[in-house]
Amino acid sequence: MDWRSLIASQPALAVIPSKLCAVAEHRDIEAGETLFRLGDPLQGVFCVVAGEVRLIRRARNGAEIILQRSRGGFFAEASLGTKAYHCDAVAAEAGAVLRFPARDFRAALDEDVKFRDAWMTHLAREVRKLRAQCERLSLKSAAQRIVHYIDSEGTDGVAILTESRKAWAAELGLTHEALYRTLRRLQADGTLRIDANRITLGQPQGSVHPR
Amino acid sequence: MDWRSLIASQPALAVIPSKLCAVAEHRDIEAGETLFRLGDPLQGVFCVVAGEVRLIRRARNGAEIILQRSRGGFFAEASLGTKAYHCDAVAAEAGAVLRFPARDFRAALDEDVKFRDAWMTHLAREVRKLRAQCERLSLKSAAQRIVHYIDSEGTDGVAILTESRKAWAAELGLTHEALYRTLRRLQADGTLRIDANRITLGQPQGSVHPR
DNA sequence: CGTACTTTTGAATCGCATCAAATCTGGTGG
DNA sequence: CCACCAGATTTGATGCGATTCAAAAGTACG
Repeated sequence: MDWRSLIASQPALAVIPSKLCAVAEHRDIEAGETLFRLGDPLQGVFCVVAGEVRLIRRARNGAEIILQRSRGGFFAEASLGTKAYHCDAVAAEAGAVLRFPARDFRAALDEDVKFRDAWMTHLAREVRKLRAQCERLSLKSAAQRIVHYIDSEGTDGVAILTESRKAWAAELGLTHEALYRTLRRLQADGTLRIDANRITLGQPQGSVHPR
Repeated sequence: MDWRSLIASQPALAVIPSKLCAVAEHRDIEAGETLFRLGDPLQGVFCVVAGEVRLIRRARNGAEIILQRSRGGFFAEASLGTKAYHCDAVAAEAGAVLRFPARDFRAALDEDVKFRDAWMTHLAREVRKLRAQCERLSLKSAAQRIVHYIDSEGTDGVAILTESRKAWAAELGLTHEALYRTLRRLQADGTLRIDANRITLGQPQGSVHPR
């Protein structure tokens, strides 16, 4: 399948000027593949067309810290302001990415107002997401972080997980054991309802009657 | 004193187009004053001319979470992509801010290439700073967070604090008691040297001899 | 069908939060 | 200048909760 039609089908990517698309390098990736590493010289801005890419850092003890998960859309935005990547990029599952040379990307931003607006909006959203994560990581208990996650990442108290619990634990800054145990406890006391990857925040009890 | 000359004297603000400066609203602020609150409708982009402004959120238990500290330069950048502020802005000390209406700010970005580049760089730096903070908050021990802070915020293993320890503790996601105790322990075992607000990371022992 | 990984549970430990309280600090007003 | 106050700094004691280490069971994939 032609990847250009894939792009056109994704609203978030439709704003990419055709001129910029023309110089993009398409690349298929397999699960576990590393796109770039901390310290690598910049190769430009990336964009996930299919699959999931994660920006990660590794703590001294080897624990993996997830800085960003990207399923469709740009990542490595911070590249436009520096000389080297400041984290690793690893594919969480098989998929495909586009790479835009920084020079062409800048030129496109200069020329295309719509594209520039979309880019600004994208950056603003990224900043907000990161702030939310900082806020979440500042919470001291596992239960609070879980509820905060559903509140801010989910819709109407319902979050659909797109990652393993182990990866979720890493994103929440917890060990997977702590996450499992806390989930069970929250489900037991009625705070949460868990159906596979669908996590529902319990209704404020009493006011809502089933049926 | 004329605030326009203040701006001209700060390199980071010199890139602001004069046309945009002309429509800016200048406002003196005193310590503790709130500029806007979570949920307030957008008033535009702000810029700190003097003093320090903090973006904060409050946890349910009243604990203060510091999302960003701004001493000179723009803040509330995420505003350009949303309808309402997503956190509180409070002055940490007396100072002054400028407010740029969103419409004029966008227009300036459209017209002035230099300003746009500076803005992109600013956003990229913000993203990197937030990622660093997420990484730091993912560390599980107080000592690791402190060392990470000095590594990433300081220069050559030396960090100059511009805030109280209590505020620093909040930024590190710790209670102030934990911070005090850990600082003392790290100083005792030679990992750190502390001179008032100057915190020095201990040399990798052996290679460097004082005289 | 075996291997690698996730999910799940258990037990022990340790570090941080919490509550308390004393001291120190800078700033205000009498 | 001193009394006073609010806030930051510092130390202590205690308990909880998350980490850590361990191991079993489940699951996906070739």
